[in-house]
Amino acid sequence: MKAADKAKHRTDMISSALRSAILERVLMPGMKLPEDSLGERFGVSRTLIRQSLERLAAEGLVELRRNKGAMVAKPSLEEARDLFELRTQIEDLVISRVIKNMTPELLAELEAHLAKEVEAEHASEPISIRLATEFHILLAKLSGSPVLLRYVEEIGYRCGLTLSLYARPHSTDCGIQEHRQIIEALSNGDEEAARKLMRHHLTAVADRALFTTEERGPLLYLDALEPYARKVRDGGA
Amino acid sequence: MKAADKAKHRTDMISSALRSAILERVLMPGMKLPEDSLGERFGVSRTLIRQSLERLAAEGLVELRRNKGAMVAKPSLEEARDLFELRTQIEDLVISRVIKNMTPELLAELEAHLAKEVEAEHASEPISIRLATEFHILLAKLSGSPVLLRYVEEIGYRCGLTLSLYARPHSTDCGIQEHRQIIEALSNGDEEAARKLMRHHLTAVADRALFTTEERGPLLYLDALEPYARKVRDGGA
DNA sequence: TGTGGCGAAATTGCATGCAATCAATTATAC
DNA sequence: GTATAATTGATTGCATGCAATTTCGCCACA
Repeated sequence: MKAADKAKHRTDMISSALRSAILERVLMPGMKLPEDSLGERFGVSRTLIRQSLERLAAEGLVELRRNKGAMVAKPSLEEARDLFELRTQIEDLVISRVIKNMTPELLAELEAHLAKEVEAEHASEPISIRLATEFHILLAKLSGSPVLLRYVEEIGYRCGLTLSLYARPHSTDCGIQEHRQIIEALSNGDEEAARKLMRHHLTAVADRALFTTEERGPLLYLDALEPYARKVRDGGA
Repeated sequence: MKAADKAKHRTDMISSALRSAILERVLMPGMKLPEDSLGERFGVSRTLIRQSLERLAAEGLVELRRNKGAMVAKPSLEEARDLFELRTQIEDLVISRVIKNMTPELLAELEAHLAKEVEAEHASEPISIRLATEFHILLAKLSGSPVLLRYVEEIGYRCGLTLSLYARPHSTDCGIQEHRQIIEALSNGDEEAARKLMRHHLTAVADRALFTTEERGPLLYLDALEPYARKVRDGGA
């Protein structure tokens, strides 16, 4: 790997690793993210860590407080609801675009992702949340619009974080079935149905998840980040 | 001003200054933004410049290319259209929220902003574009939702950039009248009408502006940034 | 027991410097 | 004159170090 590619890879990889760790609840909402410690973990200087944290802050996954450092964002319940509502509006557009672009190959991609979701169904909930989020991101990719992809990705990950924080156990269980129905409507070229199903799906996810204001889980140690950081240090992923 | 407040102010101020300069076409799409030069202009080291550029890149106003530096973003026509379409979806939500929150004081704020737009109508087009964008940002503020504000702001500024790039002369002329109509519907508490007017307004702005693929204007020198940079160096706002 | 003050340690903000990379210019060959 | 290679200057990537700020632990006092 050329030095340039390696170094570009590192910053992106650190951001991506942290994003996954946040989505998978290894880094919990409210948890402090000290630059020095992260730098040591990933085997880089604080410069790259600060850059990665800046990016994640721009995405709403991390909060930066002057002189107090970075911590994993803790969205309020209102914020969570607004994010889902906003997402519902955006996914309308995505569906319209995907229907226009639909080919058997694209359909196969969606089916393959759904199979991954089914396979992970009984594994662990954070992984399920991440895969469910990635279903939507795949849809946005298939829309062919970089703009839609950017916002679906960002808002999708932020919704994922709120689910991490607020979701009741098993509140994501029916998501796979709903994804399947959406795929079916897409394959039938039925835009109206697909849009309705998507709207219903997102509303249902939010309704199932956001009834509680109780925050969940203890604050874990940065040690749990080790597998993610090792991948980056090894140049993998 | 305490040292902490001053330093925080600086990074935010640099970002804000650059954003305004981009929106007002002082910094044109495609223009290179060398870190050293900007640092000298603003009287800070490259560290703060890099941070500001990272933020503006996250907002889509600046493109960062590895080893090639930063330049003002040059959105494609497709991207421009997608942004306006996305914005239309989001502003629907904003209108619903603002109607719920509406008070005489909020209405007065909107009217005051409209008066500013009227006053600037024959001044210069870039200022008009900026004020028109800020009308929408004010609406989003009045929605009371930080989430909606964040995305209206970002997408609004990005739409402003595309107008800078693609808009035909006078293509923003009818915008003030349309803003006035929206304010009227809001003051009447007529959500349906307000939403329709907003949709129509944004579609009309895009239609008026985006018919041409011809890019406009010469690349200007960084010297034009001086008034913006001076404000930051002087600690003003 | 609870509160406040102080000093030390930890962390953050950000300037600086060096190596790597790119862009522009000059030299050389055909 | 054109194309290619070499050189030079400009810029970027990013580590490091220092000053400023925050946090933590300890002690004294009511």
